[in-house]
Amino acid sequence: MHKLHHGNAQVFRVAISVPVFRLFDYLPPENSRAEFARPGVRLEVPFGKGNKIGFLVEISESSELDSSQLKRIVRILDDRPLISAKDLKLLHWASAYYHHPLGDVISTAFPAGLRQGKPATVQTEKCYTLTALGKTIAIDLLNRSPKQKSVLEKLRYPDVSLSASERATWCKSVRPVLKQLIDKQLIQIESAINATIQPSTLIKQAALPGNSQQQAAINAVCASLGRFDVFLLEGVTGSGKTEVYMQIIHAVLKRGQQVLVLLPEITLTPQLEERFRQRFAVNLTVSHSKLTDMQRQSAWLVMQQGTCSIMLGTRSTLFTPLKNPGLIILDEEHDASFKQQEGFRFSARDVAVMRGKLLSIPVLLGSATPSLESLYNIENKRYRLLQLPERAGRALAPTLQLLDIRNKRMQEGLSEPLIIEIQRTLAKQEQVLLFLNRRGFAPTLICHGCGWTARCQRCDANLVIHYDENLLRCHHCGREQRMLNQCPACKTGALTPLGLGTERVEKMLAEFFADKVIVRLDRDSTQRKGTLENFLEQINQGQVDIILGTQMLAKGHHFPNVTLVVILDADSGLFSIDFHASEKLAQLIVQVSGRAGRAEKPGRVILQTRRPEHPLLTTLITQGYKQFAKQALAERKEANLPPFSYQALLRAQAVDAETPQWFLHAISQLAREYCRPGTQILGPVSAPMARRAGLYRFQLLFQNTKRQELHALLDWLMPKIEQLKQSRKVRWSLDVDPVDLY
DNA sequence: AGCACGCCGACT
DNA sequence: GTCGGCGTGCTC
Repeated sequence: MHKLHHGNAQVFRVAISVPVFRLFDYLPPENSRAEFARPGVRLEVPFGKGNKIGFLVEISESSELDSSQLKRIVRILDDRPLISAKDLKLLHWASAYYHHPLGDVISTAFPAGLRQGKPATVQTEKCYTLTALGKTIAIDLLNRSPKQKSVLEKLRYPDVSLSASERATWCKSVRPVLKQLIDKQLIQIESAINATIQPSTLIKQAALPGNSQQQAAINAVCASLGRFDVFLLEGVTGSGKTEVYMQIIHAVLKRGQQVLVLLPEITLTPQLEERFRQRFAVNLTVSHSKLTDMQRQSAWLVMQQGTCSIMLGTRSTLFTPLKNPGLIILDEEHDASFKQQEGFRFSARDVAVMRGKLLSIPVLLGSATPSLESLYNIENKRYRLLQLPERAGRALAPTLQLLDIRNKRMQEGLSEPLIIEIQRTLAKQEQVLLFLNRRGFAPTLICHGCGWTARCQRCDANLVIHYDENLLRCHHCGREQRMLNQCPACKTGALTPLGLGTERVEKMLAEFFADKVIVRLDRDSTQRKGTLENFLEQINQGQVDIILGTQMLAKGHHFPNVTLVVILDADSGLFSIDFHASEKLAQLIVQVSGRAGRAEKPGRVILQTRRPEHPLLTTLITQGYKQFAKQALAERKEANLPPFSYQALLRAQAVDAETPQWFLHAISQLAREYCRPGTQILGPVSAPMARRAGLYRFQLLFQNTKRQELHALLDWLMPKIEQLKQSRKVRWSLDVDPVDLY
């Protein structure tokens, strides 16, 4: 350490979003009371050729460099940090745990604008939505006087601490101003105001009386408010999970605290948003990747400033700062989309748990099909299990059955017995849901004459036929080409579509059930904004007879009139090399099954299979998900796989096959030099898809039964990898706790 | 990640 | 003789 010789000289250690693990030291800015700057504030610093925005990490007395080598901070952007010391600590932890540069980790916690140094201002809205007052009333703000605007502002953010009589007085006082403001909407406004003169200022729609298990779950979490605890709420769709969430949220709001609710996908936000808005008379904001940067920044800032009480968002919103943190809910906790798959590869679930610990607040994980990790954490007593009965009210659990399709006559993937079942269901005016996890017309185009198949030039994958668009498309790199009419190899053979996609099944259904309304829900059919919502609306209004779709159907949406659910191909994924595959398949089957039936119309689920004796399927069908999970955990234990061991996967790719292999080989040699034993080093091996988007991909797996030992190795190894010359020639990344080994 | 520096092939 | 290829190394 080089001591500076300027008495109380200060060195500012700054994290900058570059793929480098070290921090950068700077001198304080000129003419600035820099000593008041606290860790977390944004700084503009000279870096390389130009200036960059960085984050102050610490103020130190000394630097490893001579002060003459240090540059001066250009300016300090924030008076005080936009994120709390505890959240900063969380980011430090995440950087260390995922072995990802701190600057980049801190950057992901900030919305794009703030990351680039824009001032921390909330977007001035053109229109206010006065949901806090009852019905949703949009009021145009343009050409309003400042006084009028301030009244609207009050209406929008009503003070929840007001008593009923105070509120009545307040309403009377704002009424005259409102009258001139919005004459034509006055009746609505008045009724909305009247609605708020209720004893409860938080809840507009009454809470449903819960059953005893719901009440037990609510009580358990509420008893932990104000301290750290992790709960796993296990309950299928229709078991009243959302009601439990809402009653717990109510308790948090009453304490004057905020709630962060994370969902795996954007498509799930609108329905939950609607239910929350109907229930709570507090400010609620939604944030996800489809919003503009400014919208996300505004949502981030209102939570940071404490003017909004509930945030609903996807993985990326986990780090949103909370002025008064009260609770983090992470719904569908088993879902793999909570794991970021590039760059800073964090698990929103695991980081949420750590955030809860640092903020001393409870974390509530919810799922109908909990991940094996979470079930293991229940066994360990690290998480607490809250169970809901199968279904709330009179609804019955669906019955599952395997349909052996070996030697059965098939029509585009539908066996004869299945077609009969579909006809029967439709005859009763009930809906049918078909699940096939493959979009497009067919996954393969093969020449009947010579056996040639249409392959992607850049990936080790077949091109998928999309007849609707008259093209062949690679689902891995996105490359497209026109549909072929002639075999490019033999020029004579007939080109035949091989295999089954949703498009193909849809065409078959349209012919076979010509008088029925069929809706296909997959990424291709719902590309345009609002299409999915329209389809869901049509389905729920009973205008649709047959629903056909992919993954998209498995998540969240519920179709009460569906009484028959069909999984067209239950076998795909039974024999994957990735040990996670069976867990994911079981979760998918149960999730899809959960879409069906309600109340007096119980659901049936049929799984078409050629492996009716497969233990995964039989256990799942006859004994349910929990029993499957128990067996799967036993198998993982036997094989010493996660959660009984910990993994980190080092991936490398390059335009040629030799460099990544050579690079990983060098690292595996290095790792073997590490003196502490216990870490298994597997590989380097080719990735399951050896080439993707023109790049050859290899991987090296590290595994240890002790997490600390694994991380000690990684801590030792990472700087060495960074120094390795070959690391410049490949694209490499480390994935801690990988969920996708492909 | 950017960006500059640096040392070897086809051009005015 | 130079323009520019991208290999290598640095950014406080």
